[in-house]
Order: sequence, then structure tokens, then C-alpha cells
Amino acid sequence: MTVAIQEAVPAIRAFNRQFSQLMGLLEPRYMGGELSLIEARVAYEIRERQPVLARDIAKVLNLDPGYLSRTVAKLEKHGWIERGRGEDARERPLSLTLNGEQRYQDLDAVTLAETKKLLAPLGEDGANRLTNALSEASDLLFGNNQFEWFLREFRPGDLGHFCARQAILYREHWGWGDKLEALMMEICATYLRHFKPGKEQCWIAERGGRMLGSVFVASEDHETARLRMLYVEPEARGLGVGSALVRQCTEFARDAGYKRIVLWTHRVLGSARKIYAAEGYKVTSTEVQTEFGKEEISEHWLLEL
Amino acid sequence: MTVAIQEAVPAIRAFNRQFSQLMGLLEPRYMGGELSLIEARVAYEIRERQPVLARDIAKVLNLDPGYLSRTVAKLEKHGWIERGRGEDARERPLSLTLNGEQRYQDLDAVTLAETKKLLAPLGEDGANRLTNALSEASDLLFGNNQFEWFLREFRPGDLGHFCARQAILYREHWGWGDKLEALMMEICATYLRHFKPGKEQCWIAERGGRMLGSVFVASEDHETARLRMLYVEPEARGLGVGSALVRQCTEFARDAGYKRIVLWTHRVLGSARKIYAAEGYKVTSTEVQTEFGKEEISEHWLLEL
DNA sequence: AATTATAGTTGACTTTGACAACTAATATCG
DNA sequence: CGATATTAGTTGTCAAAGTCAACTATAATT
Repeated sequence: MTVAIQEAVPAIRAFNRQFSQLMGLLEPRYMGGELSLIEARVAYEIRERQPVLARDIAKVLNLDPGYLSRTVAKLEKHGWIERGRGEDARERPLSLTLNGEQRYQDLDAVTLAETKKLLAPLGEDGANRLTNALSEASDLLFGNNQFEWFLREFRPGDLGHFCARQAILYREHWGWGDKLEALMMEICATYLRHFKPGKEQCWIAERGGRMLGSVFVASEDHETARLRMLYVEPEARGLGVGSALVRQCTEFARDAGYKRIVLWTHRVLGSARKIYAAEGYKVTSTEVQTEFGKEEISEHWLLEL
Repeated sequence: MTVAIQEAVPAIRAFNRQFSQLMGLLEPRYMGGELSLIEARVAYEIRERQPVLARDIAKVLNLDPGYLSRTVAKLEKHGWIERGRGEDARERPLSLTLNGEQRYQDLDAVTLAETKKLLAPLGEDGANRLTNALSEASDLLFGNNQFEWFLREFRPGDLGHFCARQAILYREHWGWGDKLEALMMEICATYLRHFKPGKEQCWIAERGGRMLGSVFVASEDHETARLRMLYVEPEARGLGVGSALVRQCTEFARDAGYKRIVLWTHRVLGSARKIYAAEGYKVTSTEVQTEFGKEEISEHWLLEL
């Protein structure tokens, strides 16, 4: 058993305790006492899955079939749901009535508003961080990555985060020193300072608020674009993030009217090299340099647009 | 209502649903049916807070006093807890008996083992990320953090993260533009590039793996140190983080043999100004500048060492 | 001294939830 | 094909969980 798991156990337990207390405040009683918590949950599941069989609801909510039967009967009596007829005459597929849908919306609006009120003090940044944290935890605990990754243009804070990740990853994997971090910050600073909209751009690959990778195009001269600082998080390898980023750069450079796009990379970065090659880039020259603390073979690549 | 909060609401609701289902599997029945969930929770709270009054337990667990009274009676009958006598004769301070402590440990060992089994597939890295994600969410939702904050010297990646946070926070709060981000990255890059060990240093205030604030001392000339880029996360205000960072700088500058330490800040940053004043710094001059997109009054401060 | 408030208890009650026996329909297998 | 098993859902019964109001004993307030 690793140390990290030893530490995660109290964290999750403490979180559970506080979180369920907080959520308890949020779902005290639905529809002014008309529905119990369980009834509301059943209604929710029916709505999500309709038409659905009671057996499936019982399974997902872990309810006794008898208890569920009565709950369903009550919901039906209230006019929220209706029980249809299936192919199999034993089955009574459940679905929300129009009235039920309306009532559900009302119910939902209340908890929605309360949740918003709860989150309001967090502000823009806090809400973002919360979403990220929950998405990360959800990822790890339930293993469902509900979010797809996508590319977007960069925003304030992205470049800093990017430098941080690069500094950590490169040091971990390749043992490069402080100078790399300084160099990257210089590049980013200069880039931001002299940013030329339409001729330059930076893209972030993101999933659930988490940066999976990034790249940027800088203007070398009127005819030449430079692709810089491609990186992909280890956890995102194999998703096609790197290719998508490089292709985005190529297309952008072409649309922006450049005649060629160049880049500088290192022989040791094998997976990046494969991507460049696959996108049609060619090595134009090679050199040995020692700037980052140990000897590395670096390469210049080029693609005519 | 910001967009970020609009997005956080479904995230927290979805998380709640899945999380409570997962935790439900984890706490089905304590001690082989000897104790109910509520009884176990009450026992937990008593253990955490002993000696504690029933009223406080009722408040924190949101229980009916009558119900709690019976629950407590049952725990006492089982020999888990005992009811003492307070100064105030109405009060019956509760505490675990030795036997109760032993039984609690047993009980705890079971759920602990189950939780570990649940987390085992995550591995070292996953467990770390989960701990961080939960600690972050816990911070944001409940505003408390089980970890203490402390200062440390900076590490690779810190400066990038620092720039990112500053860019986001300053934009959100003061509406300053891209130029600030560029300026900060330039400062950090130059700082790293020309870092003078013993004459310069950067400190990070950290809690539970999360950066709460930061500051750094740069060498202006042989006799003058410069305090730069003090920042404290909004969530960490009022903990004394800012003062500790400033004091750290002052002491470092004194020990490093500087004759004075100076800094540059803005009139609008009220809480920072208070800290500088409290640490003995004085305003030496004032100017209006517009570099960050709107007009700001900036100030030069100085402390003779 | 009278009034009000607090800590906790008890009795009466409702709701929640669990379990097993049940009906009715479908599936399976010799 | 018919006996048997299985499945979807219902109903009866009961215990546990939870609520509410009335209650005692003590302390605080006016």
C-alpha cells in the first residue's frame, strides 16, 4: 500500500462527512413536503431514463423492490408519472407525465437556485476551481470521464500554468535544470508582450477544466511561422491531442498567409518527432547543445505551406 | 451570475449523486449490525469532540434532540459512551468509554480497509491527485482545511503557477489586462535567469499542496533588496500569510546584509498596504501609471534595515 | 420573586425501509 | 409439450428511523 493512498483515505472520509452534511442542507424536502427525498430521487431517475422499468430503478438506487413499488404507486397517484405497458406483460415501463415534467422543473428550479446561492461566494475563479476539482475527483473515483477533450485559444493564466507543467515534467523526465524554466518564461513573456492577433495564437487542449496539452505559433518573419512548446500531459498520451495541436498550428499558419512553418525540438522527444513527421514536417538541420545542463541533440524542422 | 457558477452547479449535483451512491456502499452497517449509521455517526462526533454536549451533536448532525437522546441512551447502554456531570447541572457532557474507544477502533478498521480497497486501483499518482482534488473542493465548499499552512522556498514550476494565479486574480478583481501577465512573466524569467543564491529568494505559502501565497526578494543593488509580487489567495486572507511572507523577506534581506528593502505597489491593494505598514515599511513616493489598462496610483515603499 | 430560557427526557406518533410471501407472466429444459 | 424455474412487480407485516410536543430540572434574566 503506497503512502499516497494512506493519505487519501482520511481525505476522502473527511470530505464525505462534510460534503454529505452540506448536501443534506440542500435537499431537505422537495416540493414543500409533497415528496420525500427518495420519491424525488425516483422521479429524477425516471425522468433521466424514461421509459424505464422499476427493476432498473431499484438497481441503480439500491432500493427494495417492494418499497419502490409503493413509492412508484404514490408518484402515480400524485399524477407525476404513468405506468405503461411493455411487450412483456409483466413490465410496467415508467415515464413522467406532462404534469410531472412541469412539477419536476419547478422542484429543480428550487434546488438549482439554492445551489447557486451556495456557490455564489466562490466567484468566477473559485467556481472554476471547484468544477475542476470535482471533475478530477469524479474522474478518479467513478472512472467516468464525462468530458471530451477539445482545443481552445489561450486565456489569462494559461501560459503560467503551461510553464509550470513544462518545468515539472521536463525536470522529472529528462533532468533538465532551472535554465529551461527561465527560457520558457522568457518565451511566454515575449510572446504575450508582442502578441500579434491573427498572425499568432496559442491553443490549449483541455478536458474537464484540466490542461492536457498546449502549443503555440509565433511569427518568425513575414513568411515564416514558428511552432513552439508543444506539450502533452502524460495522462493524455494516445488521445491524438498532440496531432490535433500540431495540425491546428499548421492550418492556422496556412490561413494566416505564412509560406512555411518551422520548429525546434530535441532528438530525445520521440513521440513529438513522430507527430511532426506524420504531419509532413521534415528535419532541416541538427545541432548539439548543452543549454539545459546536459548534452542534447536538437533538430530544426520545417513544413512548406 | 457568472458563467463559471452556471457550470459549477451541474458539476456539483452530478458529483453529489455519484459520490453519495459510492459512499453508501461504504457505510452499509457498522459493527455487524450492532450500530446503525446514525449511532455510528454520533459515536464519531462524540469521539472527535469529547467531552461534548448533546446539544452540540444535535446541531452538527442536524438531529432531533429527542431522537438524539435515545441514540445516546442506547450508546450508553452498550457501554460505548458515558455521560458525565458538568458545572451546569443540566448538562451531561458525553465522552467515549475505554471500551467504546476500542470498539470504535475496530469499527474504523473495517471501513478503513474498505476505503483502501476502493482507492487501491488509483495507484500512487491517482491517489495524490484525488487527495489534492478533494482538499481543493473541501477548501472551496467548506472553507476549512485540515492542513496547516507553512512557508517554503520555491521549487521548479512554482513561478509559472504563481504567474497564472496572479493573472487570473488580478484580472478578476481589478480588471487589469494582458500586459500585467507579460510583465510578471518577464520578472519571473529574469529572476530565475539571474538568481543569486543567498542574496535572493522566493517563498511559497502552501497548505495541503496548494499555493496560498507567495513573495520574492530580488537584489536591486548591493545595499538594496526589492520585495516583489506579494500575493495571497483570497481564500487564505486573514490567516497571517501575507504578514509571514513580508516578515520572511525583511528578515532574509537583513540577514543577507542589505541596508534597506524597497517595494512597489498600488493604492487599491489595501490589505497589502496594511501589512507593509504593520511591518514598518513607509511610503517614499507616489505616481500615476496606466500600464495595466486603466489609471492606477502606485506607491514606492521602503524599510531601513 | 417571577419569568424566560436551556439541556435533556419521555410518550405518542408517522415515515421509512426491509423481508418474505404472493400473483402473473415469461423462459427454460427434459 | 408440460413441468419447473425465473422474472416483474405487488402486498402484508414488522422493525427501525425519525418527528413533534409535552415534560422535568436547572440556570439566566428582569
